Amino acid sequence: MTINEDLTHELLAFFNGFSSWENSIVRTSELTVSEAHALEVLGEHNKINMKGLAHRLGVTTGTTTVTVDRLEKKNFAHRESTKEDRRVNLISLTDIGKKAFEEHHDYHLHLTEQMTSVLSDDEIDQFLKTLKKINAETF
Amino acid sequence: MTINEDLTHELLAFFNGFSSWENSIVRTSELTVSEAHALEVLGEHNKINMKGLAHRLGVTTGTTTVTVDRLEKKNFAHRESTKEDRRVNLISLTDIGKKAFEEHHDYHLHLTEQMTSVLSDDEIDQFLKTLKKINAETF
DNA sequence: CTAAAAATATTTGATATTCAAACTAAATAA
DNA sequence: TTATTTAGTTTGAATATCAAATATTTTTAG
Repeated sequence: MTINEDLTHELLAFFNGFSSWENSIVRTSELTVSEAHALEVLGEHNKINMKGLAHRLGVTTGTTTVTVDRLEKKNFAHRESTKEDRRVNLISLTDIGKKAFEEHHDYHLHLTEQMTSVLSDDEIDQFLKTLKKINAETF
Repeated sequence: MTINEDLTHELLAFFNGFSSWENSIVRTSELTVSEAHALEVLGEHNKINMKGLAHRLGVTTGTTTVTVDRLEKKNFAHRESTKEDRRVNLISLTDIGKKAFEEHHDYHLHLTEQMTSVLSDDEIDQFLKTLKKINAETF
């Protein structure tokens, strides 16, 4: 077992764990999985266009159209077309949407706390640094 | 911005990045996303029952039944009931399934290499240690 | 030892998710 | 101005998912 295989194994377990956790959270809420993912992205952007949102979610714009349709129907988000380029729709959260985001985001903050509770301060710092590097360089 | 919020942000970005990457890999293959996830689990177990597989995938057993049905139809996996407990089905990969797993797993190994290419040896060791801790304690 | 309860897996019915490809409308380039 | 590109939506089809109901088998309680 090389370190690369070992790390691959842990990354998969981490991803599956994270994914399972997210599924179980969503099941108890008024959100679907794709809605929750969209909220997570929208909560960190004031306004974002469909293409950008689709890219951040890793799905096609067609899929994103459906997701945003649903968020609009629930009054969580709204579209707004721009004057500069009338093809573009900027998506943002409504007040209700922001509240739903905060609520979901609190679960994430809590999960992070749970993770870091088994780590030393140095480990936490290093973990954050490493994730930042990987996110910037790989994804 | 506390370190907890910062880390939460990076974890989400990491998860989305990983997810997007997986989607794009799967799109170019003969596999669907859920099939690929199931293969990843099955590839690391000789035999696993439906409940265990469902748990590892973070979905219900009903969903897992459908996934395994499809894998069986494609000749990637097969069920085998046990004598000790006749309710239980043990799932394992066929030779074709093992090949599909290896192929998909190679992509993962390659992604891991890409991630570690921006890290020092010490960072890699520490990252692995931290992931192991989190996986063992949190998920 | 039987009847009740629990456990494993499947099926059913409904909704959600996703993609590729076709399409619309607007902006840009030739 | 016309052709091409770009942003987003729609369509049609396949997959993915859950909760609840069911079937079968095993375990537990009386």
